[in-house]
Amino acid sequence: MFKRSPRREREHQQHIKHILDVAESIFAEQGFFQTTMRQIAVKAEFALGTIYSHFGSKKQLYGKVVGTKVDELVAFVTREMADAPSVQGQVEKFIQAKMAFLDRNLHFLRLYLAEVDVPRLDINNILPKKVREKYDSMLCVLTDVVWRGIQKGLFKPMDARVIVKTVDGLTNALVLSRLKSAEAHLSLEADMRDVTELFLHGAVVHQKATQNPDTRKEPNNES
Amino acid sequence: MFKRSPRREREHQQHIKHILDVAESIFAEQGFFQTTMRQIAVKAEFALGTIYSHFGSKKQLYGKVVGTKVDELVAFVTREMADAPSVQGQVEKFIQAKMAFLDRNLHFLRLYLAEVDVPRLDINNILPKKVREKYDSMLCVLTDVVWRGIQKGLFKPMDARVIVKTVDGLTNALVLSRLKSAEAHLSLEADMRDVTELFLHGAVVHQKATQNPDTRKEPNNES
Amino acid sequence: MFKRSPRREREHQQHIKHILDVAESIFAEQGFFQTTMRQIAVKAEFALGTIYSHFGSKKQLYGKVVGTKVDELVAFVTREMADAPSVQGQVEKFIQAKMAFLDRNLHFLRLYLAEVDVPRLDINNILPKKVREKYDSMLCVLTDVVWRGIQKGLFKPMDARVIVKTVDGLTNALVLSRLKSAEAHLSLEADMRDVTELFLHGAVVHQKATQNPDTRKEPNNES
Amino acid sequence: MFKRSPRREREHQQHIKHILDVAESIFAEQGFFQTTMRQIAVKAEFALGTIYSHFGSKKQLYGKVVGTKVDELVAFVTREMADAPSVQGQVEKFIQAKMAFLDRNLHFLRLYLAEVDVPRLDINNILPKKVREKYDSMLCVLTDVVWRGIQKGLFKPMDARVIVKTVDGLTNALVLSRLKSAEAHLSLEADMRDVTELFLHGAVVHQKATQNPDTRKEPNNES
DNA sequence: CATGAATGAGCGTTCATTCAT
DNA sequence: CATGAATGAACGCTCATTCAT
Repeated sequence: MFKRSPRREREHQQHIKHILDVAESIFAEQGFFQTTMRQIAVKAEFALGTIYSHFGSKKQLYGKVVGTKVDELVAFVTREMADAPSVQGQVEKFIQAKMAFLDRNLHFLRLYLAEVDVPRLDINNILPKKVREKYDSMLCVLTDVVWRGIQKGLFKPMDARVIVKTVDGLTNALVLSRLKSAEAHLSLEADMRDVTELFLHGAVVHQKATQNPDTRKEPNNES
Repeated sequence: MFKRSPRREREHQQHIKHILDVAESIFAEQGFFQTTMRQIAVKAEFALGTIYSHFGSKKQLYGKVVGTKVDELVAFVTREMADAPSVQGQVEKFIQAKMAFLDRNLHFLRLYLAEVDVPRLDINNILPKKVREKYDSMLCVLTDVVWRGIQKGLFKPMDARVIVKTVDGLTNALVLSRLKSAEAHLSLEADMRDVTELFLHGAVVHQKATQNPDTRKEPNNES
Repeated sequence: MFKRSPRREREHQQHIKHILDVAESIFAEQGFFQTTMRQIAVKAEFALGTIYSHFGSKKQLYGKVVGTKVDELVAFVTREMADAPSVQGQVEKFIQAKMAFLDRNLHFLRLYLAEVDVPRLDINNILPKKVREKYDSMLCVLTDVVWRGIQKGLFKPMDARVIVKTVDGLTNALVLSRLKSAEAHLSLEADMRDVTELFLHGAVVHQKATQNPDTRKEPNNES
Repeated sequence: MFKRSPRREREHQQHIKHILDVAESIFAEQGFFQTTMRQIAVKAEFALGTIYSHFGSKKQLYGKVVGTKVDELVAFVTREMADAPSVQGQVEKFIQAKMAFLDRNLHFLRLYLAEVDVPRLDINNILPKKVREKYDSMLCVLTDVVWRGIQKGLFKPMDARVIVKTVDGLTNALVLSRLKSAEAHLSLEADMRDVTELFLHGAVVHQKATQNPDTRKEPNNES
C-alpha cells in the first residue's frame, strides 16, 4: 500500500465519510430501490463517477452504509455489556444500549429494520453476508450470557436462543414505535424501563407477592 | 350491474385467486421492487395485459395481495380472541392465533414484516392506507383488552399501547426466527408457549415462588 | 344480400349512426391517437367487439366518421352552388355554404382541419384516399367555376387553382378563428360577408373608384 | 454554474442541434404520435437515454423542436417587416417573409400546420403555451399595423383581427399547396405575388379602374 | 483521481385487436 | 350478432454503470 500525502489522505477520508452520511440519510428515507446513485451524488456534491470510484456499485455502497453502522452498534452494545457485573445486568445493558443507539440513529433504524431484521433471505440478498454475521455474532454473545443465566437458575429453562430473539424483537418493536409516532413519546428512559420490566418479569401482576405495592417499576429489582 | 353467467363468474374468481397466489409467492420471495409484472404473468400463465386488466397496476396488485391476507389475519385473530373467557385468555389467544396464522402463511410473513411491521412511513408508501388501518384496528382491540386487564389489576399499570407493541413485536420476532431457520424448529406449540410465558411472567425465575420446584430456582445470582 | 327484418334493419342503422356520432365527438375532442376504442365503446354503450364487428378497425371507423361528414359537406356545398346563377354567385355560395356547414359542425371542424386540411401526406395516411378525393373533387368543381370566371374576364387571369386554394384557405382560417375564440364572435353572417368581400375585392380601399360609395359588396355582380 | 471546457461545450451544442434536426424531420414526416423516441435515437445515432438526458421527455423534445423554429420564423418575419416603409409595405413583407420562410423549411411546415395553425385547444395540448403565445404575439404586431392602415383609410374598415386571420390563413393555404404538389410549382415568387395581389385587391377585375394598366387584367389566360 | 455525457437493458404500462362463448 | 376477457407487441422512460477526457 503506498502512502498518500497526509493532507490528501485526510481529505479522502472526509469525502468517504461525507458520502456515507449522505447515502445513509437518503437510503433511510427512501429505501434501497427508490434511491438513485444520482440523488446521492447530487446531495453529496460529487460527480457520479466519483461515488463509483469510491464504492464500486450501489449495492456495495449500501453494504458499506449499513455495515458501518452495524459495526458501531455492535461495538457500542458489546462495550456496554462488558461493564455489567451480573448476567441480568448484562441483559439489561443490552436492552438499554441497543435502544439508546437506535434512538440516537433514527435514520439508521429504517435500514436496520428493513435489512437486518427482515432480511432478504433468498437470492439477491442486498446486504453482504458479513454484515449479517456481525450482527448475529452479537446476538450469540447475548445467547451465551442468557445460557449462563439459565444454568445458574436465574432465567427460566427455555431455549436460550428463543429468549434472545425475544429480547431482540422486543427492543425493535418498542424503538420502532418511537419512530412511528414522531411525536415526543414518553422519554426513552421510560420505554427502556418498561421493556426491561416486561422482559424480566412479564406483564402479569404477581398476585400475592408484595413486590408491587403501588406503582410498578421500582421496588422489585433484584437488589 | 350486469350479471356474468355463473360459470364465467366462477372462472373469473378463480383467475383472480390464482394470480393473487402467484403474485404473493413471488413478491414474498423477491420483494416488491425486484418482482416484475412479467414474472408474475409468466408464472400465472396469463398475458401481461390480463394482469393489468384485473389489478390496474403493480402497486394495486401488491396492495391486493397484502390486503387480502391481512384481512384473513385480522379475521382469524379476532375470531379466536372472541372465544376466550378472560382478559388473560384473550391475550393468550391473540399470541397463539397470530403466530399460528403467520406460521401457516410463511410466504405472507415476508410481506407482512416488510410492509406492515416496517412501514415506509414517508411518501411513496406502497401499501394503501386502508390495509395498515385494518391491522391497526386489530391492535386497538387488543389495546382495549389490555387496558381492561390493567383496570382489573391483572396487568401492571403501564401504558397499554406499550404492552400491545410488546406482544406484537414478540410474536413477530419469534415467528420470524422460524422463517430464518427453515430447519424444523421446535414445534410451533412450544414456541407459542414460550412466548406466552415470557410475556406474562417474564424471563426471570421468581425466587421464592414455588412454581419451579426442581431445577433452576437456586437463588445464586452473582451478587 | 339477404334481407333483415325491417325492425332489425332499422335498429342496426340506428346503432351505426349512434356509434358514428359518439366516435366523432370523441375523435374531435381528443384526436385520433389519443382516442381509444374502449372510450368509444363505453360512451356508445356497446361492447368493444361490437364496434369492431361494425367497423373493422380504428382506422376504418375514423375514416367512416370523417368520410360521412365530408360527404355531407360536399353534398351541401355542391347543392348550394348549383342554385347560384352567376360565376361570382357560385363562389359566394361556396364560401357561405362551407362556412355555414363547418360552423354548424364544430365537432367535425377539428377533424376536418387536422385530417383534410393538413393531411398526413406520407405513409400511414390515416384517412382513406377516397375521402380526400371526394373533397378534392369538390374543389375541382370550384376550380372550373373560377376558370370560367377568368375566361369571362371577371376574375384576374391567375392560376385558377391558386385562387381556389385561396378561397379554401380563407374560409378555413376564418371559421377556425371562430373555434378558437369560443366567445360569441360577431355573427357568422358578418364573417361570411367579410371573407367574401376580402376575396373579391381585397383589403385595400380603392382610392378614387366610386364603386363603393357606402358599403362595399353590391354593385359589381356580373349581371 | 460550472463552465464546461470550450470544446465540450461546442460538442454539446452540436449534439443538441443534431438531435433537434433529426427529431424535426421525423416528427414532420410522421407526426407526434407516430414518432417513437427510438426512431429519433437511431437516426441521430445516440443512445435512447442520451436523448432523454438532453430533452427530458418526448413532449419536451417536440416543444423544443417546434419552439425553436417558431422563434426563427417570428424573428425573421419581424425583421423583414421592420424594413418596410409603409403600412401596405409591411403587410406585403409579412406575406413574403412568412411564405419564404415556410418554403425554406418544408419539414417544419408540417409541424407548423398541425400544431400552430390547428391547435389542440383542449386539454393535452402538446405544445407548451409559450410557443403559441410567441406566434400570436407576432400576429398582434401585424394586427397593429393593419389597424393603423384602417385608421389612415388605406384598408377597409373591418375588424383588424379578421383581416390578419385572413392574411395568415391565405399564406398558410398557399404554401401548403406547395407542399402537397411536391412537383415544381410555379416559382415561389409568383405565388407570393398572387397572394399579395389577392389580399390587397381581391380576385375580381375592377372594370373601369385604371390601377393595373399593364399586366394581369388582360382576358388572355391560357387560351 | 474526478468528471458527467453516454449507454442500453429492462421496467411498468397501454391498447388495438381477436375469439370463444 | 353481441360480448368482454385475453392477448402481446410496442411504447415512454429510468438508472446503474462505464470511460474518454
